[in-house]
Amino acid sequence: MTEKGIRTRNHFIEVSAALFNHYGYAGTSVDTILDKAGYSKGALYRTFKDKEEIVVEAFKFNLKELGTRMQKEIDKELTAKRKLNAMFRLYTDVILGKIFPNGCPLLNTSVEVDDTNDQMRLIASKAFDTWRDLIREILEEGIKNNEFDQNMDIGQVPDFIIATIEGSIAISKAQKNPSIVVNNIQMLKQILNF
Amino acid sequence: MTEKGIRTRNHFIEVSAALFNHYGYAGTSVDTILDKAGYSKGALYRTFKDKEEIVVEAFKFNLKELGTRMQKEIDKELTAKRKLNAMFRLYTDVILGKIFPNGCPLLNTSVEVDDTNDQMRLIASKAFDTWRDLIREILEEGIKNNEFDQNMDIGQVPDFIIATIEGSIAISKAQKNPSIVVNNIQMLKQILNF
DNA sequence: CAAAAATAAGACTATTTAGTCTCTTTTTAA
DNA sequence: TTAAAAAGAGACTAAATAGTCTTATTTTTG
Repeated sequence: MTEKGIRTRNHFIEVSAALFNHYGYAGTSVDTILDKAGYSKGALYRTFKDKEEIVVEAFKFNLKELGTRMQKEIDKELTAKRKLNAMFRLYTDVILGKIFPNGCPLLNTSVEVDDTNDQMRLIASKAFDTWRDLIREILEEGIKNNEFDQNMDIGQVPDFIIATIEGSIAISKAQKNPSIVVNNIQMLKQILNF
Repeated sequence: MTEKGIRTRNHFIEVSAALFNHYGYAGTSVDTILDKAGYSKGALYRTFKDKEEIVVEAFKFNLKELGTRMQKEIDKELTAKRKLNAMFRLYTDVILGKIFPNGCPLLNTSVEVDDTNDQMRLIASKAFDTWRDLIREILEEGIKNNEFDQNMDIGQVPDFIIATIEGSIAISKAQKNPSIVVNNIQMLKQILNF
């Protein structure tokens, strides 16, 4: 594959990543991808075996995007509280449509594929693992630095944070009301006391 | 429409409600519904205008089922804490596959339709409203009876509970690990102190 | 019980779907 | 610069899709 071939492949992935996050995997046809990408069938099927391969690559792309942004924002901060806050801010940006205008791709994909596509479900499952680990590290750092309660349950709080964020996104999107995310993050901060 | 016609219609709704919650709306074809229902095209299209009508009716059916079960379990209990606990128990039953084996239909549907089907999104939005009101009433009762902290933020706690439950279901399903729901409900109870 | 009305079957259609294949154009490298 | 390789176009196919229509059967009712 040449430089150009790789660029085309990446373009397909980028374009379909956005489409899939908007319309879902079952709800997005290959022709829709072709239209938006501005390429023909020949171009697509010479780099991708089938739709499933695009689906997988597009999901990985979205996850990488999400992870990179999260890590970048966290790395800007020096204290554990500020790091966690940076993570929360990312999700207020999601619900305000500043990034991932159609919502969190991890939630959207998880819910669509959990009962129908085991390969995709496993990728989602690993992403939750990674996220949980990231939060745990921040919390451990914060406990060490006396930013957080010494008795904080490191084993359960990360999943609790993730669940609250993802659930809030779901409600806010269904109700077209960003304040549910905003309020729940505020509650989360109260609970973790900061 | 005769008695029989109504029975057939309800059968279609019941069957497709289960299918839609499993495979999603875009992921379930009319022929799949026909197969599982054991009826022909003629039978289906004489009671339903189009697929969209079945989609809407099936979602309403699932919501009614969920609401009825929730209300029934809550009505069995006398204290606010026990009522809230009954609601939580319902969701451990969901994640254990005892009811709605493919997860919460409100979450599944919300996530699928929020950006693509405004009619469905609005039905989901109303269901969140109803659920929020139900929790708020229980909390108000519990505050009155000194079961809960007098300073509990009645305006925000209900959404926080809903978000935590739905987010937990999403993670547990993606990771095929019911304990995330169980643990997060336990944390929720700690936070609300009981 | 007979006529009318409701229910259901299933063949048919038009469109959309994912995917293939051949041919042309563009890029790369000798 | 030219031969080979890679990229891309787009016509084509087979299957699946939602939905229609006519016909047969069953049910209701006078």
